[in-house]
This record gives sequence, C-alpha cells and structure tokens, in this order.
Amino acid sequence: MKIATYNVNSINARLPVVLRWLEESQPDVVCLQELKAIQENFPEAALLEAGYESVWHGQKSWNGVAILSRIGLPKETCRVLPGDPEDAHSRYIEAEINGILIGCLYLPNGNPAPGPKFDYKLSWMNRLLGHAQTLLRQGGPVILTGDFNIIPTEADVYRPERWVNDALFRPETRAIFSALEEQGWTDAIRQIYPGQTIYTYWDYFRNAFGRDAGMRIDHFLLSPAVVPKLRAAGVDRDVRGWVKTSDHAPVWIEVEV
DNA sequence: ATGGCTCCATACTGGAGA
Repeated sequence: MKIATYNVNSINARLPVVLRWLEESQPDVVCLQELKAIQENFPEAALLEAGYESVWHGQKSWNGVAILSRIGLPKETCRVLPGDPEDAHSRYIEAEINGILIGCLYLPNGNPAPGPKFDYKLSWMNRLLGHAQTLLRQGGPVILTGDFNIIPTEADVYRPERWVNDALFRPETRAIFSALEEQGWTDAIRQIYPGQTIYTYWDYFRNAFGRDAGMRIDHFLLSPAVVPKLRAAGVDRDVRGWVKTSDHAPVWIEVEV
C-alpha cells in the first residue's frame, strides 16, 4: 500500500500537475494540503475519473485538506483537530482505509514569531500532541502525515543558521516534534534514510530548487503498529521541476498490508 | 533587512505562504 502526501498550493491551479503525478506515481492513498478552495470547488469528478474517491474539508482562500483513495472510499472519522471549538481553519481530516487510520494535517506556518500567528501554531501543535496521544492509546495502526511546517533538525534545512528565529525551526516548534517522537511515533523518512539530506520543499524565489536550497517539512509519523510494516519511502523530486508546479514535492511511503 | 515567486480575493493591489 503506497501512501503519499502533497501540499498542492491550490488544488484547482494544480489539477493538471496532480493528475499527471497520480498517473506516474500510482499511490493508493493521497493526503493533500492547501486546497485553497471552498467545499463546492473541490475537483471531485476529475479525481474520480482518475480512479480516486475523496473526502475533503475546504475553506475559502486558504488551507483545506483532503484524503484520496483508489482502494475504497475513505471512512472519515473526523474533520477537525479536537481541542478548540473556536478554530475555523480547515487543517485536519482523518479517515480509516484498509484497517489503517490516516490523519492528514496542515500545521500552521506560525510566522512571524513571536506573535499571534506563532501562538496559534503552538496551540495547534499542543492540540495535535493531545490527539496523537489519544490515537496511540487506541493501539491500532495510525499514520499522521502532511505538511507539518516543522524542520525537525539542522540536517533538514539548507543553511540552518538562517532559520534559527523562524517559526518552522524555533526551539519551541522542534520540541513538539521531539515530543511526538517521545510519545512513540516514528519519522518514516528518517527510518529509511537516517543520514541523507532529504528535502520536500523549495521556495519559488531565487531558483531555490535549482540550487537545492530546500527543507524537509512534509512528514510521515508512524504508530508502533505500522513501523514493522514500513517497506520504502521517497520524495518525487522531479514533480517540483514541472511547469506550474507547487513549491512542495510529493512524499510517499510503502507499507505492507 | 529586503526581495525574490505564486496563489487568492465581489481584485488592477495586498495578504499569505515558508
């Protein structure tokens, strides 16, 4: 079972790229972030035609998350991260597919830090930590994936000294990622590639992709029940070089089922 | 410190992204 995550930076602006990538990469399950579309404007029919059934949670202008599957309709378990009834951002959707619970998340960027946006990021991360603990206690196979907007270590960004005060790399942010690992979650990309430089995002400016000035912020966290089933992982870097592409590349893992 | 690029919005500029 091949599971991918892809921050598309607008599903409608990106539809041709997404359809070409689905055809070439053949993932069974896909988590999308930054749909930037209201609920009614999600391209459900075009994705069905490509063989994928979807559940999604749209929002005007920003955010928005979706889970696609070609192995049966995702059984949605929730579409809001628990812990704050006032939070109107569409940043989390969760569904069960093939006996595995998949959480698709778009964690807040948090810049500038400090400030209200960073406070929101910290509060959202703490809610994630709480929900992650609940999921672990249930004991079943769970995969939390998406755009975490967290650079976990110095090895995960080009020129880390430039990012020390950034919301993606500040100690408070990295501490939450460490806390997730201490809870019992495994960073799948680092499990497969412990010492390699792996990036999943390159900004649109200054030929960042051409210079490989990137960062690793799209992650897969595996619950203990999934770790022994992990077979492979990768980043579809070539997609980042396509015309009218996202600033993120798709990331994927393969698990035995 | 800024800006470079791309997206969205009852748009012809400004906010957000990372």
